[in-house]
Amino acid sequence: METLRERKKQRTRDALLRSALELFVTRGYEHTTVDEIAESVDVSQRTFFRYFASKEDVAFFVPRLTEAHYIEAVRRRPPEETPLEALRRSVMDSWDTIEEAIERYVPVELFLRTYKMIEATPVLFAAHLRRQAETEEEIARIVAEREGVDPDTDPRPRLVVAVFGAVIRVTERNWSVGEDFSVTAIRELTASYLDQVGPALTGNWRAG
Amino acid sequence: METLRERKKQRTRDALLRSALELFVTRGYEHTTVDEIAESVDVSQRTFFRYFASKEDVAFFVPRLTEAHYIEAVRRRPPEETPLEALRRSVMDSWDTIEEAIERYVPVELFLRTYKMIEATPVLFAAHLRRQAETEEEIARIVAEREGVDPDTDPRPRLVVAVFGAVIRVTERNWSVGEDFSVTAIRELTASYLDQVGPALTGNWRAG
DNA sequence: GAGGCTAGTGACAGCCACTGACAGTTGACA
DNA sequence: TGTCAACTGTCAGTGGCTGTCACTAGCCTC
Repeated sequence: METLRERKKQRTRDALLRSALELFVTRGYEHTTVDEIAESVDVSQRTFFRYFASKEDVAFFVPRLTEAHYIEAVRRRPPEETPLEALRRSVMDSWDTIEEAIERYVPVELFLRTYKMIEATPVLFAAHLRRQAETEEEIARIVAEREGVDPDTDPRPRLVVAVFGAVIRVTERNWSVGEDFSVTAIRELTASYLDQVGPALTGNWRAG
Repeated sequence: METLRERKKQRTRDALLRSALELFVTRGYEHTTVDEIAESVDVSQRTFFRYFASKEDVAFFVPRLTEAHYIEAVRRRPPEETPLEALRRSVMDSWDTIEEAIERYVPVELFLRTYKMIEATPVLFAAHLRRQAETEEEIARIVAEREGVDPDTDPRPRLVVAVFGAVIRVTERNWSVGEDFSVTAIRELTASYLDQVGPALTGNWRAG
């Protein structure tokens, strides 16, 4: 952020990002053209593609931050915790500290609306799932290292991470269709679902 | 398949499907244009899009069959089984009986290669995950009905189905990067991973 | 079996995401 | 202040995809 040039670049990118997300959430992702985004910031379409690899890429700018944030949290967990403990505390910690990281680029509220839009837009939802799969791949490697096993011969790291990720996905899904659209809400929902998954798997639902 | 007209249509669609998959697996999905597919069957590009909604759509023609097959298998499970039992037996049954359904359209061997290509092509892999998410949504509704609960208030159906799906995905992943590329192999891998997931979640990995 | 009807098709024009090439402009820095 | 490099705009082109329209070939009736 030193030179004028760098500041200008930063401003252009921020403007493109904000404007794009605003357009996406108001008129919808598919109904927003890259030309419109560029025009709204008064740069050429070509310039847009110099800042973002694709139209999709803008939509995932903030999710990229949260993913990195989460991965870092997992890395920092003490090695004596079990894999599940470590994963659980990582997500919870992430939700506690993510807001300021987001706010540096866009208002948290805009991010939350973007998130809902991603869940509701098929092509973005697909990309979202693929990103999560990639994140899980990395987490699995971290877990494998923690536990001192080889992820290519021992399926357990990937299994644990995938199962955990599945609970997270159900959480996000139900949060995105729910009423309370806040960070607090998803935090609590996450804890609740993580508590329920054990009994749901083994218990007899028809007993009570 | 009555009239000449209908037989002609069927033949055109089959030819497009076969030719497209063949091109995809040999020269890659991204390096195959719709024009080339159309040309290889000697129809116009416009006609291709009358048979398939998109380029992506052709790639998922056979996966669509297997998904439907699996959903049907779940529907047919006796109600006294627990959700996990029912899901497990459904996948295993599906793998036993899917081959003839596939063979009606394309050689099973071509399908297996297509599957590997899907896993290896980012945009197709993303679409694949989204399709699985949709399938899981439907399965969750079936499970909810079996157990007599409301999936919109009780998170357990979606949780169980998501967790089960996660194991399936790890299975597919490891199968697709492995050596033995047969239906038997994925069948056995599925059983093995389903057995390992419980201990992996609760056990102490560093004990043994 | 000659006629009209219509499903299926090709040809064409156009939108949008994205890319490469080239030229112009504007900050950085000596 | 002049030179260089970074940044940008313009333009032309590709590929996926859609709407339109006219034409052909199978179908169906009388």
